[in-house]
Amino acid sequence: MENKEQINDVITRGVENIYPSADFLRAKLERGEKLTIYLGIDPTGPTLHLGHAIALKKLSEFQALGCKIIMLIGDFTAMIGDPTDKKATRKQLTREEVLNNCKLYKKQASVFLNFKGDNPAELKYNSKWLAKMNFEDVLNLASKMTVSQMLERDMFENRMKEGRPIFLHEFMYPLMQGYDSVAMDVDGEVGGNDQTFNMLVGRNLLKELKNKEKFVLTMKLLTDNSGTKMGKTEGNMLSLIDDANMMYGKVMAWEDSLMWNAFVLCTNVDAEEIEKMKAEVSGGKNPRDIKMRLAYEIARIYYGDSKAKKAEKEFVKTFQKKETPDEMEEIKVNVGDLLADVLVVRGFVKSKSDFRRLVEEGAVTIDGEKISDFQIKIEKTNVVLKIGKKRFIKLI
RNA sequence: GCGCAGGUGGUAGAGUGGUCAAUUACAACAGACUGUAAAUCUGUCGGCUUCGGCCUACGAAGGUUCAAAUCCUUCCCUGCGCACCA
Repeated sequence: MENKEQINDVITRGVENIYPSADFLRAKLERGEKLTIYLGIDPTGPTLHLGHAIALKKLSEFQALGCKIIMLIGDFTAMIGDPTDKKATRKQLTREEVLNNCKLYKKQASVFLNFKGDNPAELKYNSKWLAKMNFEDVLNLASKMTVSQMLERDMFENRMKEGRPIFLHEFMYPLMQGYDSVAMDVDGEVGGNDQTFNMLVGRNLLKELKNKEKFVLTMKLLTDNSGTKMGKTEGNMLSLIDDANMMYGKVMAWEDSLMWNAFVLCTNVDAEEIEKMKAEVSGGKNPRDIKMRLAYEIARIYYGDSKAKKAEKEFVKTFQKKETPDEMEEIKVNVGDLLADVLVVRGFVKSKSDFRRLVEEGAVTIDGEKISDFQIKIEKTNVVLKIGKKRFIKLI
């Protein structure tokens, strides 16, 4: 009985859509089938972010139901890179970098997934099968999809309309990702709503090649109520290696409208309680206080109760009472060094010009004293440098 | 292969010989106001600078000119149309 509730929660909370249907998946889970489910991650950087966390959290719920979980690293795709992806201008990663990233991923993911015990989550790499494919294999795969099926994807459709280029190899990415499902012979896949197309390609391929009905569960993305604006969130995207204070602060900087989705997607607070809080806010309660709860709940998942509470205190102290925080980054400096140089080298500011502008705008203080000379030299150590509202640096 | 239209800063998109480090919008950053929210207002938004300037940048390489994002040549790339269609 309780199990049914648990299952219901798994297939509804934060879920955008389930293919072929929610009932299809429900029935399987209720029968107690040990499903194999995976999440694909592209190892483009050393950290996972909140978007990954949302999916990982869902996977952990499946793991708790006894499902077999695979975290798939798209090392093959990452190493090939995507030359048309100008935005990312991501450099091609070497084998070592990818492997190193993956190690870090496992650590970060283990907040949610259990990689040990009798039902351990498994880490796999798609280069294992994709790197081996020859042209014939690829053609065979490509023959399973038509061009118009590919063009259904919004991104392609839009570019087509706007007369912007679509390169042939771009059609291969969904195929490659789709083939992962086939190679691992999975029962289902979990991913963000933005990955729907790729995941469905995998579903088609699995049906074609193995006559298997793979389910696809898409998670809601963290957006505001209108569902459109991710806006500022990008910059405030939590990285899973942010420290507790940073996480707490970033959440507080989110738009209020993000809050409710965030509670559902990123915390364990149950639905009833969320509703209660919503009612409080419409009853006139300051949304800030609810957001503080959110920030606390999120920090708690990664750092535990006491550190989350500490982050909260730190936040109140620093930003509500405008005092200097207890902990901040410390950098070693020498008296007489040009402050601007030190900051550029350490990456706190982009360039000397950048620093000059900040000084001119009155954004830089040392021990609370606004400085006006951007060519200031370091006069003494053990002082607190503040740039803008959030950058605190201790010079030692 | 031929023809036409294009390639500009993080993005979109002006500019077609000097007044262009490049209008404008968005994003970003900072200041004011706040709840490190939103909205609003103001400022900044290539690098270096002895604050006089200097250097690097408008697809790439050459050239014309006192002077080029802007003109010419070649090349590369994109879209569209025509041709090709085994």
